[in-house]
Amino acid sequence: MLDLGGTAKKSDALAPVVESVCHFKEASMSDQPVERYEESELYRIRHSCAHVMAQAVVEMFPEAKYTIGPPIENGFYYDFDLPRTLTPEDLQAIEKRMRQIIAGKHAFIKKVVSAEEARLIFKDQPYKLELIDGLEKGSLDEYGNPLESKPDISIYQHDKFTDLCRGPHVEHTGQLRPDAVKLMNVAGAYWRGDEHNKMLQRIYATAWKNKPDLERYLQQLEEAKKRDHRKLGKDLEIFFFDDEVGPGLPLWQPNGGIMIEELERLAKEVEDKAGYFRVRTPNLCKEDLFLHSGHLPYYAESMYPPMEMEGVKYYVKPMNCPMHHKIFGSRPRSYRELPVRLAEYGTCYRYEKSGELFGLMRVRSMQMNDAHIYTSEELFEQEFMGVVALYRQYFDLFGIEKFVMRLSLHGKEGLGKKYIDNERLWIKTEDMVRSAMKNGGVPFVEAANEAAFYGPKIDVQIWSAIGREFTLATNQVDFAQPARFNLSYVSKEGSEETPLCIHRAPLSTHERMIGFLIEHYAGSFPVWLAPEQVRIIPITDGHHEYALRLEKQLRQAGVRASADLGAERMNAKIRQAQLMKTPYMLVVGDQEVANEAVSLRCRDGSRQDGMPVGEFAARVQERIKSRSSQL
RNA sequence: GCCAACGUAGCUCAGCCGGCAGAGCAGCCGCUUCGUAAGCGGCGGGUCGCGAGUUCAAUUCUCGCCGUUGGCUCCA
Repeated sequence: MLDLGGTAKKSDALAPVVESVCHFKEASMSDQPVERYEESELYRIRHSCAHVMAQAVVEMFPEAKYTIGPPIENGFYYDFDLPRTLTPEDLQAIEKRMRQIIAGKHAFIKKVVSAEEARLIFKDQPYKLELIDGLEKGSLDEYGNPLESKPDISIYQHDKFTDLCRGPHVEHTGQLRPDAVKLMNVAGAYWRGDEHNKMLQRIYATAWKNKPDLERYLQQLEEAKKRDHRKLGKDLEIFFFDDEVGPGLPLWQPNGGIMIEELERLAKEVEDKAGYFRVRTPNLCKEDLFLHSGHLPYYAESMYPPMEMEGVKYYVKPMNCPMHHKIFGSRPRSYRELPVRLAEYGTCYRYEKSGELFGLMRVRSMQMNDAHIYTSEELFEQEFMGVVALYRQYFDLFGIEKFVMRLSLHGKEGLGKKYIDNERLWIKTEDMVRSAMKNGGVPFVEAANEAAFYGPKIDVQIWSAIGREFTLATNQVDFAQPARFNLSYVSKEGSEETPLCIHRAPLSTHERMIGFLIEHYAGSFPVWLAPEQVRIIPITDGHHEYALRLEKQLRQAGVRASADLGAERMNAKIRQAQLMKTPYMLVVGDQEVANEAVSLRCRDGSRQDGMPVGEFAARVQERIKSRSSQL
């Protein structure tokens, strides 16, 4: 069962993205000391701004209950329990008041207090009292996570505002720039991140050292919007959603269809060479299979409800693995044939909650670059790293550099609930993965409590244009399901052994992969992936015949080319092709017709006049064949 | 699912306090035959997301639903 659900969370200050991003090419990056965000000036600025904002809010709503307000990437937030919903006008008023407070040059004064003193100070602030309890009794931090040692209880005071806080802060508000802070939006957020708790109002803000930095950041946000796959997907006619079809159910237009075909072609080529067998399994099956696998009733919430025929319930599959297990188990297996690698671009359906949908990145219907590898323990490391090598091959091909490989581990508390209750096997397989990664020299970070329920995994985390984090690809070890399905092979010694299963999806799902690639390339796809590779632009209609001949010739050479026979002027046609980010434009007029040539314009604006048709065709074919990123 | 904002022509958007809707681009039809990012003119196109309610009158106000977006939760 591959989960590409990913984490749709903006990374917070406790896990700064920048520090943990790995680049394969810089595998030994440890010699570069990175300033910890928590110790940086920006952190102090943002933390201090949060206090100033809280003061402004409390002044506006004397009955406000304030909770926590940490710095995050690019800014900070603060959560409040307020008597009414905040409006955009409120934000303006708060921002205005913040500027006044900042201008007051109030000092931030730290004081260490006893729990009793703290309780007295915050006697009207129930959330603060809860935090104080946590600090005192349970040694919990503000998120409710255990701390290693019992911390001091400290308060920070500036102007007329006091907050429970461990700091650090700037010395006084004069060190903050009133024109470098901007309140961004209001969002709901559960107290302590628990959906059973009260929903608070969170104000997000961004804060910088100075105005140019703020402006640069806002500019970046604008740029990010331009490469947002939802916008480009519409503009480039790749996919769309339709109300009548349903949320999270993308419709692929011809351009998207081409990209899907290209990705599948790539996967097949690579997997054929790597010894995978392609299988095909149905999109739905009887309830029995998912009862057997253990996904029902536990996973039912994420599955479309069953349909019943002749008294039998059928489910649309949310994952392919149980069916692949059936194929592995369809006959006795020998150790000689291991590893068995079964691959399928399987179509799955998952009922993601409505609020969790996000363009192509989080959908309800998906096609996974799925495969299940059944292997012995001896062959595990080699096989697992073979999969990691596949990732690297793909990521090199796409030039994907910003990502993190994350070893997702079990959490002790979850054993028997979230995770298969066998700590020995957990630790064993986690060690197997860890040492495989280390032996392979692949950088990775570790994260507790992120594993699949049947085993640890390596997730590849990427970020969307607007900064949301997702699991793009995943490589999971499964020490539980093969036994559930009584899968076995006969060992050299003649004994029956249970194989390990590796679930992997290096090319993610078509949906998430293409969503990601749209943003990664900002729509300017490499030639092999570009829906339209060549646009032929005749200068006058006297050149239409030649343009059509070129079109035919190129298509027969396996190039996606089309001639633009519209009545617009050449300049307009070029503009249209540029907007569609078509890699090559061939302008043809009298000179080209006379010489059996083309005037090549690439989408980067470069030009090469008088190129013989044969030369151009050979160039495109070479780019396609090698999947080059060059034009 | 939860909190909030938004939903006007294919697209991007305008439409102050209620008086039966407008632009640019795209499309179609002409004219133009042009050398590397928008030639000119004309025409067509909207149950103002859907359903109720208030009102003499609702795109505009209220409620419900659907969808999208920003977050939260979830991601087994």
